[in-house]
Amino acid sequence: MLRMSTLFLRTLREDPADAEVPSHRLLVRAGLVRRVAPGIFSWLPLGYLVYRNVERIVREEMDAAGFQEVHFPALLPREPYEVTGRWTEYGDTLLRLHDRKGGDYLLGPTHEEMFTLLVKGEYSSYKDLPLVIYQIQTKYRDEARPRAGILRGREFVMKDSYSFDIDDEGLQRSYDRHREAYIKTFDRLGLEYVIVSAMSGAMGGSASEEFLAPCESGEDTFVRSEGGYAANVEAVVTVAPEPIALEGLPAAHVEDTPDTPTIETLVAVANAEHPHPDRPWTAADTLKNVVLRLDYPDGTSRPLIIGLPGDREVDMKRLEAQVAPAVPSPFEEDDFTKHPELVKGYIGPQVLGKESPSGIEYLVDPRVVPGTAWITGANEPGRHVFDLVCGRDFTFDGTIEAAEVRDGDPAPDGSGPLHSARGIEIGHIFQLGRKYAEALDLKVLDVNGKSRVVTMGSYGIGVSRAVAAIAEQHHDDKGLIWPREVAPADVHIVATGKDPAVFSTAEELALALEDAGLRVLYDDRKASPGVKFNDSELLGVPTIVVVGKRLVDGMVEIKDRASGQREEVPVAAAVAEVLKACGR
RNA sequence: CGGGGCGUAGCGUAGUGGCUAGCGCGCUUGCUUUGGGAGCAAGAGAUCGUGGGUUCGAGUCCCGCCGCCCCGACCA
Repeated sequence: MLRMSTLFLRTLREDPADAEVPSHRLLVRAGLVRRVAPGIFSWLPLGYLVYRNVERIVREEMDAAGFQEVHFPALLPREPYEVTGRWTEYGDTLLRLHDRKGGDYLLGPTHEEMFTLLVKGEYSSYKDLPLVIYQIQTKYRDEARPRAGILRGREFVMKDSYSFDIDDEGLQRSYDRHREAYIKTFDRLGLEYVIVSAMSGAMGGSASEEFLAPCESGEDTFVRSEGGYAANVEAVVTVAPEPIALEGLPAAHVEDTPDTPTIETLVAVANAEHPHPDRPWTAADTLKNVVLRLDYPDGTSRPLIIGLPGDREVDMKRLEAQVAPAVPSPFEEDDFTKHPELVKGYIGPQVLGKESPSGIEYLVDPRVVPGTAWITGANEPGRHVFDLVCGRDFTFDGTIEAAEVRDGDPAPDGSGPLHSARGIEIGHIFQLGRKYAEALDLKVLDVNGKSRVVTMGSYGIGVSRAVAAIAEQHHDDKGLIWPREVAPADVHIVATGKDPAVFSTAEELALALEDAGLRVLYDDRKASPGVKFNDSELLGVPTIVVVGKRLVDGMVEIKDRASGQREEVPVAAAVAEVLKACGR
């Protein structure tokens, strides 16, 4: 039993000045965590109880799935990370240190290398596969800007598992097993979450999904529809309209449009001087051609032009995900000088494409389909072409998902309009493929005695982050409201008043409930009722029992923290009623 | 790394060059009080982030440094 008279706990009446998001404010106010340095926190007794419950649930579900737990050091040597290139690739985010001999070490941000090497040292046959091993480990990332308290720290606890399979089918099975285990885990944690497909970019195009806990404080933006579609913004697929038959479409015609270097000025001039027969022109009638430079890791670079409806901006994150490993950057004056055929502000697709004289690759938004007619640059200053029809008057080299996704855009699966939302990444499952196995030479012999590179998956759950995510999703203006399984206790007994009978009854009740198998937090302090009630609401134990003034009538009160509902029950029935309230 | 804000007691804060740095919470002691962060009284607790400068005099003005928070960039 936890007695508040001796519990190491100090709640704060006021919000800490440096806390912004609800989980940070409440975890500090309720005395569950304390900051020791930016992005580094200590867990105090009640907080550590919650943390351990989360960790326990994660571990139970991993074990239930048949995965095996190991434990690596957090302090790691440089060499394995040198081999995979991450010693340098990870950059400043990698927390490095030296031992007394000047040797390079790091505090592990993630452990792909160590797992791969461990398996390499032990296994050498396909008969040993599949294998999944995991650990629950403190990880370190020297974040440029830790923020939001526990949500994004420099030290945090992650469950990371790794699967090892001989072939792609095996990898898919290991991936699916993790997906199932994660669903069970997050359900038990009481987290609302969505599973979004994530871009794995240039990492080989393999499957990757993120588990996001929707909440205001989330750092990841995703979109979802009423009908259940959810995806990372980077992964959203644009719904393309049906192509239009080319017959009978008006012929293209070039018009003078002086001083119209922007879409706004163009639309204004078009409406004033070349009005549409039936309706006003809008930005969506124009085809904007955005010029970019792609820089490749090998040092080469080349231009790329993206054609998209004039009412859309290029979303840099989506673009980067599409062109990786190349890095896009704006086209500079110098670049324009090298390409005199590009007339700044008046670029049109007639001169673009790999097959054209310019040879510049031209990719369009999926909304630009054959038969659509556009107002676009005529490749000379002050002139635009109207009714330029895709597939008749110009061609393109391919499509690209680089345009911004807007609220109201249709979901690709037809499940309704998309709305953007924010979420906390609480889990990520990822088919790594053979990248690490190849780099570290993890091979096994197959049935034919041939050496084959193992294929891997990596799967993470932010354990400490999940505590904060739960707090984000389960609180009100009075404090925390823990889901039962992660709560620091099942029942919080509040004794009010100074009547010795109150305290003796409360004590007996606490002992009886503990005997019945409940985890009991008992407020036996000599504090005023207001203090105790407020603390009980701040701490967020799901069931609260008040033993106080109604005891003279032989009654105690049972409150449900989440709903606020309360009922009075006779003392004699209290144990049974509390057990019922706790779902026992 | 860019932009903005802030460093005064454990926490939250006031203090626009002039007396002994003020208040609330929390803490200690005593008495009273006990169904919504109690009352009275008496206390303890601060090198005002740090180094330098200006001044008769600096928490207050100037410069450097350090640290923290927020937005952005970054983020397996």
